[in-house]
Amino acid sequence: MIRKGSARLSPRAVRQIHGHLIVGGIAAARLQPLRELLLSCVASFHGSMGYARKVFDGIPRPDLFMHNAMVRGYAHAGAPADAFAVYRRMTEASRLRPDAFTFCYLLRACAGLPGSLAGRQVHGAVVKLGFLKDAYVRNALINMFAKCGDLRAACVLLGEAGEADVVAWSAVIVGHAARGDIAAARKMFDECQHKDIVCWNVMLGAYAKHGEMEKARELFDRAPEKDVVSWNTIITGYAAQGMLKHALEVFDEMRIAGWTPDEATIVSLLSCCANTGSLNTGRMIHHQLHLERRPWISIVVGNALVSMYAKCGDLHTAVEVFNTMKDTDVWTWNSVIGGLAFHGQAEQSVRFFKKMLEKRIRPNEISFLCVLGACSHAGLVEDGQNFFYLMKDRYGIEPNARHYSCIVDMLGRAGLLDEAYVIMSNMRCEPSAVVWRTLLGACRTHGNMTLGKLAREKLLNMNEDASGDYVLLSGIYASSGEWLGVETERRSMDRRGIRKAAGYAQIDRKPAGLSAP
DNA sequence: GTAGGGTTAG
Repeated sequence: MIRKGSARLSPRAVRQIHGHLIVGGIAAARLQPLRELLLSCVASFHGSMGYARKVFDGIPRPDLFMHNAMVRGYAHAGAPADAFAVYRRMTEASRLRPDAFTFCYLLRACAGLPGSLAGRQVHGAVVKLGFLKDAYVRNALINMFAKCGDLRAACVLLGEAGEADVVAWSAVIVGHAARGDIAAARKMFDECQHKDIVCWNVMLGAYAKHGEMEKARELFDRAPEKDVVSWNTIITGYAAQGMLKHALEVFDEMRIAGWTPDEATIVSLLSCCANTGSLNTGRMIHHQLHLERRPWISIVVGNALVSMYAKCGDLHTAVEVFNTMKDTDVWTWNSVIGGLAFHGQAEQSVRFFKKMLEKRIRPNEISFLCVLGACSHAGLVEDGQNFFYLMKDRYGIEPNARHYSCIVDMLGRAGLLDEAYVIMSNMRCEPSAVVWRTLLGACRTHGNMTLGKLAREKLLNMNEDASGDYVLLSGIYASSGEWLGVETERRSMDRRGIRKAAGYAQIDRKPAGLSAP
């Protein structure tokens, strides 16, 4: 729940402190430190900046430290606009002078934003207020420019740094690699004078992310020292390419060399098992977690397990793991709901979705996509319609093209063509070809020529996208009266789509080779 | 406080 390096308070303790602050009766001298503790802790919770905001807004005159905690929180939460809003408030309304910490957090918030406009503005403020001398701030600037793809600016700062340190070099190496310029990254790596383990790992990661595993392995073998991250970088590199056997070999090698795999190792391997349908290997990894006396399953590992079982079609075990998890989040629920929906257990899927709402887990657009898919497959029209409106009205989620195609498909199958058309007419954006095609197919099935003709007209007029060939085909079939042709083609598309999503063909029956622990 | 691995759902 709490990020590395932050104050270690349980969520319950936090709420208690907050309660005391609200109720009052605390001596003024103790008030400020308590507020600071609470805020710095609360702002480091995963994804709960809403709560931090409440605490922050309840503080009469927040000081520099408190503003910084908020900027840091928003930076971690990936909310640059909010981070800047706090910055503006502290400099304008509160008339506080930002310090080096402020800029480090602010620069982290805008690292990676497309273009470096926001970052350049911070750069200006850094220069104006004389913080360019600060090594942390300068490196944060270099990192920001490198992450934004402005390697020129990053290199200028690196040059100005004089005795440049390895942190700045590593940041620029990552920047080159992120733009796909592995050669430039390697050149810098070779030129770097004081390489440390992170620097080596950065270069390893550059090769691994680009699938150059031979080079990654070669560098790995030459590295003067290794840590868990080095091992994970290699394992993840293989895993990301679906090279499960290679990943497992390195995994074995790692343990033989006396290293203990961590969560990242396990999650990488499980995700590879899920993507390659290697159910038995996934089971063995799961089993080993128990053998290694790690019966506690964190939410991330739990989610990876649930997802692996669900994707491999073992819904029974997916639900079993789900039931043993202490904490669940929207990812856990979506894995189960989606897994059930796509493996023909629609009623169960809907049941889980309803349970999720009862448990006050806020569904997102993926949750609705999964459950609408379930309703569509099982013909649960009433549930489907309710969920569709719930999504818009209760949760404020604007349906996207996929949601529409689910609901139109569902109504179409049930013969409720007019209802489907009404929903399409109320779409905020133009219905996509997929949606019109779905309606067309349903019109054919239920013999609704009026709407069918309309759908055909629409399809013929939207041949500008990649589905143009197919659209034209539908049009030809439809216009020549061969309704059957439209439906046949649509069905074959559906079949291809479903096969790809379920991945049945790839699910193995034997482990891909995992040595005994 | 600056640089590295994993994040699972369609």
